[in-house]
Amino acid sequence: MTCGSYLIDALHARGFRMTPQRMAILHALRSVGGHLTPTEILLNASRIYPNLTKATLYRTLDFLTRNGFAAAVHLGDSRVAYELVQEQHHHVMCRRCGRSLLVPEGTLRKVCEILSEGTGYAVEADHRVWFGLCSACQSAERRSDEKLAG
Amino acid sequence: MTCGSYLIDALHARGFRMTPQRMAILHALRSVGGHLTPTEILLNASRIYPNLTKATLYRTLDFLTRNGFAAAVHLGDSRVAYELVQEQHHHVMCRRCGRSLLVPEGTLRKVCEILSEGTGYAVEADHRVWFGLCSACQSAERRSDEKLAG
DNA sequence: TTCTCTATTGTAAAAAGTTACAATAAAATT
DNA sequence: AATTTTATTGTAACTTTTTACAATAGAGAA
Ligand SMILES: [Mn+2]
Ligand SMILES: [Mn+2]
Ligand SMILES: [Zn+2]
Ligand SMILES: [Zn+2]
Repeated sequence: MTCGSYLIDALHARGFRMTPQRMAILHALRSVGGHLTPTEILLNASRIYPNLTKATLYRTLDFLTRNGFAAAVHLGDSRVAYELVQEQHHHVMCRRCGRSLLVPEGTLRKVCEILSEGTGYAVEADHRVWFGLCSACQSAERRSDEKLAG
Repeated sequence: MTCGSYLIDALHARGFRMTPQRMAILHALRSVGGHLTPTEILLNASRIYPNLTKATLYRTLDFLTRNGFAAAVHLGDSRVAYELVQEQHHHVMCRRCGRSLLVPEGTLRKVCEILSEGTGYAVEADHRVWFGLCSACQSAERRSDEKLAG
């Protein structure tokens, strides 16, 4: 497991500690990759650290998020997923077919600029999923609208 | 309670029904106003309809949201709140002092345009809270940074 | 190594949220 | 008014998430 050394230093620098539980959770996040729900993380991390408790899992996800090592993302309704933080990024997801895409970095930067200009706040990008229609599904919806009207 | 008549028609038009449970929940949302958590809604709606169950509450919030009568919003971590839908809008909230502001309509429209241009998706605004620093707290953070450096 | 300090974890109970299924009650039909 | 239909609710069990508190175990000091 090579998750470790730079994270250990980053934790120690702020007075925190590395533990086998945290290692297992970080390893699950890294090795699976992408967006993982707490239940998925528990399943994967338990293979490395079988006694991992749910309380520790949730506390650790909260800890990692508040300290910038992981990021939460809300997937519609009430589901929350987590991923390791690399750079801040947003996704767009099609609410019809589910296909998703990374928002280009320049686009995201511009979004934050416009929000900051419009409000006077220094707005932070965080980690988000936008919903809408992909171009294929836009055409599909147009066709079915025409059918209804015609 | 004057919540009623136009909503009753809107429901009937789509084959749904108005019930005392839904009335109580809608009344709680309207009379309290702003962002309310499910627990807060249950507390308020129970004063009007004492036997309201949790299952019905959550089902109704989901129903109202999916049909455009209410909107969910994620408040950082994992808390979700609801409010009655008027127009689509976003908020910015200061992560230091908690003060919040409505994002101007033009700003929000521009954000969606930029996201749509940048991704090819027809991105929808939904209902969101952005986090950042208000102008007062930006100055405050600058001052404390200078103190640390100097 | 041993001791001390306290960040972190496990335990167990509570709270929040979800689900399947039978019972209820709006609305339409007779 | 009685009957039928089915959208909606209550019940109860279940899963997920949070919390309080005592026990554990990193990390530094002795
Ligand atoms: Mn992501
Ligand atoms: Mn709002
Ligand atoms: Zn699509
Ligand atoms: Zn502020």
